[in-house]
Amino acid sequence: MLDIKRIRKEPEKVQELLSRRGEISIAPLLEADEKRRSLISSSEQLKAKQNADSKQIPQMKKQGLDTSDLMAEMKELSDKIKEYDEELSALETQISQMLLGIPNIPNETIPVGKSEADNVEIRRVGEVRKFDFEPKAHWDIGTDRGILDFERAVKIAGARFSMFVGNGARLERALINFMLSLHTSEHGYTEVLPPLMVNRQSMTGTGQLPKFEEDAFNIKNNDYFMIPTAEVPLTNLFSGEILSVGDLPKYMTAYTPCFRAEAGSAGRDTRGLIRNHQFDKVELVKLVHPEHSYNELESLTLNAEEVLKRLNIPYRVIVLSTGDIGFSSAKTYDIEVWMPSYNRYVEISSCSNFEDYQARRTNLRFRDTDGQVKFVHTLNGSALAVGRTFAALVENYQNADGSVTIPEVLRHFMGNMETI
RNA sequence: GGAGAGGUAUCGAAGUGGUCAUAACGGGGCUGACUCGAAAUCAGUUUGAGAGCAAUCUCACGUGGGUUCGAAUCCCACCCUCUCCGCCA
Repeated sequence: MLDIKRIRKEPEKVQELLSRRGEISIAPLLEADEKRRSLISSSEQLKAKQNADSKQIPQMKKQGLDTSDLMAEMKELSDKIKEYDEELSALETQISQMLLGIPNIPNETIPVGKSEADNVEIRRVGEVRKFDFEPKAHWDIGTDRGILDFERAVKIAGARFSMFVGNGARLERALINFMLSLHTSEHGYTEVLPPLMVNRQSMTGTGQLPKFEEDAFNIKNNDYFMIPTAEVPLTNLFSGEILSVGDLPKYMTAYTPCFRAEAGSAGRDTRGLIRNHQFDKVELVKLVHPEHSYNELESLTLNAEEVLKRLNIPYRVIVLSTGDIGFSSAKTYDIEVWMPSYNRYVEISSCSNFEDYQARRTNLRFRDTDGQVKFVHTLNGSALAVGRTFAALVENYQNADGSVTIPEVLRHFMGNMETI
């Protein structure tokens, strides 16, 4: 949620920056805001009078005076206040809906563009492997090796579900353990195992709702949502609280399954592990002092990259343009891993600085050294999407005989197994 | 799921229609005095949001409605916590 005071203070600038994302107009918001303030001032004047006059009633009664004239007058006043307040609350609902529907202001330095075509590559790490045989896609390797079972997953659940079996399940678990160990013991994150279902308020806090409800799985009988990412529970952990400045920065990591309806992606990435309704992810979330959030974004991205460096799988980092960046984000780096079956780099992580956008929605604040209460900055990134890491791993580490070599760093999580 | 109790600041807690909501009383925190220093003691201080150039005003007693001139207090719905019972990995 944007700061209405900032919008009021520098409307041209806010409008210019938002326009880099597409067609967004703050004019109706400004108009409603002006009306709101005038209603507030009218209503509050009457309330001040009401409060003052009401104090007289008990005193008059004590003196045995008749209060019926005054009470009749007060009834009129009270009715008028009610009218104003009804109008005001309708307007405020409208304003808050408008605010919830406006995306974050993009950072001024990110590339301006219309789509993913305008993203800019920052760096490339690792050599793309040249195969001396025809490499197979992970869905074929997985099925051939008996470590993935797509058909039966579809039978028991439906399209866009997959299943890890035997050494496949073990490899997935090894990847999760490897990532969590790295982030907790070397990068300073605290591990959290949060609820996998959250309420509507949490989903609104991080920005999935109200605009993107169709993307989420909603448990109808009690209005819970299956989390689409651990970002939702983790970023909301301290919602409504005022942290002390010494509590910052907070680094949290979580492994969770993630659930996405994938509405609107029919026909895309239909094979394999790339786009499923349920997938595993290790997430990093940071709550930081506003002054440091951009440095924290750099280090968070490096923390995520470290997973691929140690697995020795080639990747690149891109900065998203204003046309491709997520709704709540001010700046996002995507990490893309080399996927032989796609013959290109495929997104495996998205690391974003949300500045105070989510903190405003979740009301997550801290008391700064100057005694002022301020909103924290929130960041998160996948580190990594485990299913896609699995896919990249088996494709990049496949051998001519159909086996898959297990990267060194994973072996001790796999009972020292060397190949699958 | 059933029965009961409860939700007021940083914590415990009083207030049961106005004259006590920044909110009694107690604890904690912070500041100061005393002290070589600390403890103890004493004094002071300790919510957030909104409107306004400002003086100042308004709002918030789990949440949302209602009754009333006026609601922490009365009524309705919902959420959460605790105790007992039932069910359960």
